[in-house]
Amino acid sequence: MSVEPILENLNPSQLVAVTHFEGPLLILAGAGSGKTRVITHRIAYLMAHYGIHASHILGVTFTNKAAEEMRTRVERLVGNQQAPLIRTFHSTCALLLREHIVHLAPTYTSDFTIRDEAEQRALITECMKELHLSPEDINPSLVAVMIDRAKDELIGPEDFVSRRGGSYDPTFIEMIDRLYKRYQRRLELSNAVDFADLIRLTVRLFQERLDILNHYRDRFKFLLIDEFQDTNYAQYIFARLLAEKYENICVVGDDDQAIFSWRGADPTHIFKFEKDFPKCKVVVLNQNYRSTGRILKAASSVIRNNSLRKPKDVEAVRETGERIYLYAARDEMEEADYIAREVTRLWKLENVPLDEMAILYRVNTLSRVLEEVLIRWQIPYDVVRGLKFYERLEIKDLIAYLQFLHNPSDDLSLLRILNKPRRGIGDKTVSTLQAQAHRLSTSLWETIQQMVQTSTLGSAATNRLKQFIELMNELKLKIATLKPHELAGEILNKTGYLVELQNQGLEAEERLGNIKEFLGHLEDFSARNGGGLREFLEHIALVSEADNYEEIEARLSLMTLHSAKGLEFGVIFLVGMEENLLPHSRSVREGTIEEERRLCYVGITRAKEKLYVTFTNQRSLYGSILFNSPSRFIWELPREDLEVPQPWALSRFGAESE
DNA sequence: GTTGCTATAGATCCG
DNA sequence: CTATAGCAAC
Repeated sequence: MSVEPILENLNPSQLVAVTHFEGPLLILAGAGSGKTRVITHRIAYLMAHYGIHASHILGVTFTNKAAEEMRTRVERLVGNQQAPLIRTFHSTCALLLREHIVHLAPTYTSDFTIRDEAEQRALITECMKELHLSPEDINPSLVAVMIDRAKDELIGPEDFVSRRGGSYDPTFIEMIDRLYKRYQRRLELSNAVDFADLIRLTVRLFQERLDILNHYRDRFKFLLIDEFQDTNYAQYIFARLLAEKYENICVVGDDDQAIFSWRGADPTHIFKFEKDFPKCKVVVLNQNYRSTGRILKAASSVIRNNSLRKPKDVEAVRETGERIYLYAARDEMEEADYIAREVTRLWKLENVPLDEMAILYRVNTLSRVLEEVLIRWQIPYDVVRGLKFYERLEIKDLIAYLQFLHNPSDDLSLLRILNKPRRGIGDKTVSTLQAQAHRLSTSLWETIQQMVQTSTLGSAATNRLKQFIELMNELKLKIATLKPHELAGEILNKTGYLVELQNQGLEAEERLGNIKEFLGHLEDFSARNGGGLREFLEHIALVSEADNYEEIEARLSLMTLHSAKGLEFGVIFLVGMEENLLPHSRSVREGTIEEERRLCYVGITRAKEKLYVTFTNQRSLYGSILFNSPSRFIWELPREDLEVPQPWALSRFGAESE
């Protein structure tokens, strides 16, 4: 592979970052400054020029989308050679834990289950019940947040009180402490981890097993970490531990794009990095190649209002460009119509490809109306939404079956399928079983088998459970011989799940369709990745279905501001620019407006050529009608660069419109 | 003991 | 508008 194309068209700072060899490197990269380009070219250059083998390089990102993007771009650069590992923090940690988790607790095996947010919530609620705490005593989501934040800061259940006491009410701390301990124990017993555990346990593994840590230090001699401003403490320590031997760590970040503090991220890690790695070289990328001058100016004039930021100037390289369109709609239907009209005009008359346009919003629910209208206008679109498909009930049921068959200690999945379809195993039986399992500190599955043998339950319940056990054993035998999608088919037939669904008629149609689609995905997945059940289960736990979407035709993208990070489009529509939406009402309450402003900044800077900002006078949301004022961020846009198609419409919004 | 219905509270962003 | 809790009927 020749090195010339790798160094072509790089500006001096980019060149420094790409060609830097050993030692720590901090890249402060403003929006649109060619950050991904620098990382990918740097990886290629390490391989081509310095002869570093791909297996010694690890690239870490935050979202699967970013990882995928980076991987394809690296592959394009290095040609047929093996590409290095480029993954999210979570999937990297999952990979390491699959190998070594047995060292952390006796109940863990490499088949551990990854609990998603909903499952975490369910488990917490259960723990609360066991401790006789009602949601009025303490809000389950607050419990989840407290536990997550603790884990993000590497505070385990043992040292929760010592580390968190003092700053909160003692009775509150005591409550969370008991819940945390119980919750963690339940996870361990069911051979499961939650998202925060993926990071925390990997760090613990590194700390407890120097031999393993050293193995990976030698394996990943070169580390590259993207979006460093979004790392939480655990992730920071993970990176630092891995890098401490060779210090070949390159981190890239921009404090103006820190939008994950609600996930425990601490943007000051960028600055802490300089202290922890004093030899570190700093490269600033502040030339924006992406957006037109006006778009960039708008972005700057918004972000300037944040007080907690390192002042910086991003310089426009491109031409001034068009004005920013500001559209005041009557309601969300009119807003959607306006966008659909503009999209159609640009697409049909100006030949802008649909995949060069995106609609961005703060909350997922806003996509609904937009979708309806886009369908009416016959505009092909693609909603980039987390795990929506896998969140459907019927899909979750089927996954629970697979999950349980794969990891029989997985109590939560077992609980979900035990009486689905209805087999006459009701709440009473289940709670007896759970109580017993808890007494014996074993999994639910083992408890059931024991209790059936000893006939401690009534004869009716015992018989039903016996049948269930037989059915599950029968299915388990097939794991080895059947392909995942065939196994899923067996489950649907043998359990009577399909039959029950068919008898429901009505909206079961859609559910059947979803199941069929799911089976298709499953088949695709194992064909493509040669993956078995385990690989698939991990895939759905960590990767959203949208990620491996094969682009058949160009489509308009719809996504949240959060998932738009790291992407760029020729035309951006920022919708729902209203108080209580952006900034979100909750952030107004909690005083985290600056993060909302960064979110707005991220949205604006996604646009290359055209930016549309829209808001409405009234909007129906969650079943009621809201009258929100235009977002405060609108008044921070430079007035002279705005184009208002219907100036009269602004009068609806009173004084601020001047 | 289990199932199906009605009432009620809560509704952000991601892996 | 939708997941969950509580209650009345098989």
